[in-house]
Amino acid sequence: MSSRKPHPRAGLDRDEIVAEAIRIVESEGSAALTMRQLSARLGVNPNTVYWHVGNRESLLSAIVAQKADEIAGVQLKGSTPRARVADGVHRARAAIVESPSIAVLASEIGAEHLLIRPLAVAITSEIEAAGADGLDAGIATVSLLAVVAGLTTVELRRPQRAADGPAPEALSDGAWQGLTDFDHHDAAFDVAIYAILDAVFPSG
Amino acid sequence: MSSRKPHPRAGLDRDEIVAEAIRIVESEGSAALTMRQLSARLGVNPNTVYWHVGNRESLLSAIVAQKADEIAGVQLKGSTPRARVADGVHRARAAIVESPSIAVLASEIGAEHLLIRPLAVAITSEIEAAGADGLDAGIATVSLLAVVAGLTTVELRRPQRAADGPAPEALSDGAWQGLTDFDHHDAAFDVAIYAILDAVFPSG
DNA sequence: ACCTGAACACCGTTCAAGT
DNA sequence: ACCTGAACACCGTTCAAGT
Repeated sequence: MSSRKPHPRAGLDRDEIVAEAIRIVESEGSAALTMRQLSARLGVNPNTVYWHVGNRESLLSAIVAQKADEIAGVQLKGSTPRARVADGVHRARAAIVESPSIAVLASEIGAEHLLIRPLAVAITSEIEAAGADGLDAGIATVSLLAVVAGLTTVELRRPQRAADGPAPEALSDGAWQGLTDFDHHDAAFDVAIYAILDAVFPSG
Repeated sequence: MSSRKPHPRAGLDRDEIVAEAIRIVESEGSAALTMRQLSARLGVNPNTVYWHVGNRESLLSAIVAQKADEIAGVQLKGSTPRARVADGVHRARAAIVESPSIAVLASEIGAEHLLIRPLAVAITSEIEAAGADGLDAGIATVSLLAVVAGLTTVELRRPQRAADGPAPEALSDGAWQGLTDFDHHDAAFDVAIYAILDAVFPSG
């Protein structure tokens, strides 16, 4: 029971701080990640955190960047370029859905592109290697990843969307269901992705 | 020079408050919209704003909802359903690019769907009227609007993206350009949109 | 019904100082 | 190099009170 004064040197490093920050975001959401709360959890003065990470903005960027590396750090699977690209976008979607609070964080600070960038490079080089013009390959990747970003962005706010009201008169019940029910988002994803892939890889 | 005590009744109403809030967001960005700043601009006690709008969250929702009505409040133009749907998505993209700070605000509070919802209803009913199954029409609309949301979301943070670094070795210069240069985003948008439209309206 | 004054419980960040 | 204490200039929100 000896605790006169806490350690004069905490021995913290930047990675530990980022790791604890990620834990907070994943368990309590991005709003719970305050510099003061974070430092309290680490048993440290707020200024210690500032010394290591600079400021809140760069801490958030570090969180997003680490998640981005996780997403891209896997080999794309498939026997054709088209299959590997399809694998890549599905992987990206799965990763984002699995860590919704990090993805929400990315969208709050406008860093969706950071989250997806490493994967974008892999996909573009795959399309280019299949014989497409470089510029076209880049453009195709942007449209594929727009689908990933757009769909998951909308979908991440699930709890906020329940009470959206009944179907407008202009629409059939089925149409309203397709529009609002998350169960059909995988289908919407595939509609968009394979439509684009068909345009990019005409030979199927 | 007579100013003993300001007006005992400000005569404010909710719409004026929302209008001033929009002015702040459009001229100084969403971070500048604080309850205290807003009330100061209106020459009023902060609690007056609270009395009218409830809290900050619902003020932000009101801003997004008003913008959504503007986007959807136009008749879709074109002689075929396919053309009218294409017009709708281009209109949505243009509207969002025109008011980037409002769109950023929507993404910060996770209300992109509110921004797009009224238009989504119009587009879905257009596809359904063309003979598609209701559920399929809803799903197709979700994929179309995912492209709108995804692309504009990434693109809205223009100033933050300049210093992203040079092309990775895996990519040609052209590919890197297609991936990062905003000048090609309209092309990426059309690639995705028309690919999906081709799948939805097979007869061209 | 509409508005104010004062206060609570927080923030991010900086500065000077300690070891 | 690494860390603390104290302070500055803010927040959103609530409560009691005034007309």
